[in-house]
Amino acid sequence: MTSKLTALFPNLAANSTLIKHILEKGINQSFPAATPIYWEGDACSHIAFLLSGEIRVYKSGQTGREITLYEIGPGDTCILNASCILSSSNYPANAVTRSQVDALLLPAREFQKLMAEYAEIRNFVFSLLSMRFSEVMALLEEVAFNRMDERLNEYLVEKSENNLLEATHQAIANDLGTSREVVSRLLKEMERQGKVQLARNSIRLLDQSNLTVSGD
Amino acid sequence: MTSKLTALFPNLAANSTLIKHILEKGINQSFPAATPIYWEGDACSHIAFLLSGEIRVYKSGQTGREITLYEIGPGDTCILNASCILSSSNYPANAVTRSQVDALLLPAREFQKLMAEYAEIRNFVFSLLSMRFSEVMALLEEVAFNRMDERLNEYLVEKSENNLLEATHQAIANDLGTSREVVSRLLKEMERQGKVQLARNSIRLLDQSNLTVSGD
DNA sequence: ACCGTGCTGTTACAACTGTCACATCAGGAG
DNA sequence: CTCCTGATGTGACAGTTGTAACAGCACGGT
Repeated sequence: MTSKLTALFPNLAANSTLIKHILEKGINQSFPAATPIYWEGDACSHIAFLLSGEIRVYKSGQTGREITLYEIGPGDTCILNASCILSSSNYPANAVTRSQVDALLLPAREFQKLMAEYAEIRNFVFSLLSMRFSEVMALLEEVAFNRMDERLNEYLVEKSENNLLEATHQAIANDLGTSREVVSRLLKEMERQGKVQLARNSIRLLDQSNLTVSGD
Repeated sequence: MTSKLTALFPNLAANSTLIKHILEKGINQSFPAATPIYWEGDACSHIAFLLSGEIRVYKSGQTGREITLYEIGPGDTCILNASCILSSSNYPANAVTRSQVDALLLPAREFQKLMAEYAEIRNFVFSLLSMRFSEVMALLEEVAFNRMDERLNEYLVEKSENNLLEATHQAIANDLGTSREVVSRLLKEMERQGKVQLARNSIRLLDQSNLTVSGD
């Protein structure tokens, strides 16, 4: 178990004492797919170091629509945990596991101790928090200024592997902050233009030249 | 000058050695209103502790529209400075002074030293960064799910003092991420409904019951 | 083979937005 | 007072988006 942690968190592993502390105080826990991890407004008691699986962090509006803020994977910390603990505030968003997730949970108090003591974990948390912050600002710009078809295009390019994306229209809508019908409509239009090929639960990108996003 | 810094940054002032260091290495500087402080993509060389005045942090889209992410005032640090320095990345947004600004500038290297050494400044920066992050996430939710009239309503309530807001429609549009015409149109409609009274460069809120935002 | 559930396609429609193109208007500089 | 500039008011319009309301389809389970 030590090996997994050190492999995934090289910046922390640089200090073996720190790793030892984390392992001593941390609790290993698994969550099945689609488990709610926390809700907006909750207080924060632990910080999670992800060993495997993915978590989706999102906001939801009154009408039931959702928008994904960012995702975290192995080697990430759920930075909102850290953020809440360090500013003693509550969660500003929701989080749900996308797949099965294995994580090492560290109690808030222990985390604060380690933050006070070890530069490695401070730097790790700071830079992760900064990165997420930048990402969310970029997302805000997207949402504020770009049309849904452009955003969907970029989404497909980013999310697809080997030009294939396996996801329902509803799931895509929840990531983009729109409704299922809108996604279906736009995808169908892209299919008519020969850009994608649609099937149940799958989208295949065809005409890459039209989809390529400059600057990514 | 010491007194001003300690008065505005009580969390830092708790440690007099820290304050001494900041003053030793910091440079006092004034910026006139409407001075660009940094641009998206710039590298970051200093961190600013605001003594007076206000700075607007915003993103701009291709079409020339802008949206304000948040503002910083006396007692704040431009947290993006810290964020960039600590994650060695570039600015993810733009910043401009709204009024004349007096600030204490601390070189990046000195800031890193102080962050390594003093828990007070770490906690200060962490909690400020966390707060801004929450704010931007809340803003994202707003932009993704609310109509412009609702957002304008909330904006007016938040920004007005004694039910009066002195600003041009263009400035409001730049804060909200829309165009001047849209703001003019919505404001005029609100005036017809008796909610506000418009004049050049000023908006007076009349019917507070209609404007009150729950939860603020 | 049959059913039920969840996913997708589609039509219609009302709102909301962003833009263009002007017309006015207020207030300061000379 | 007169002129200029920046601020506002508006009408027209095309596009985009969100919703509701269904129809049809795919696939797994029995």
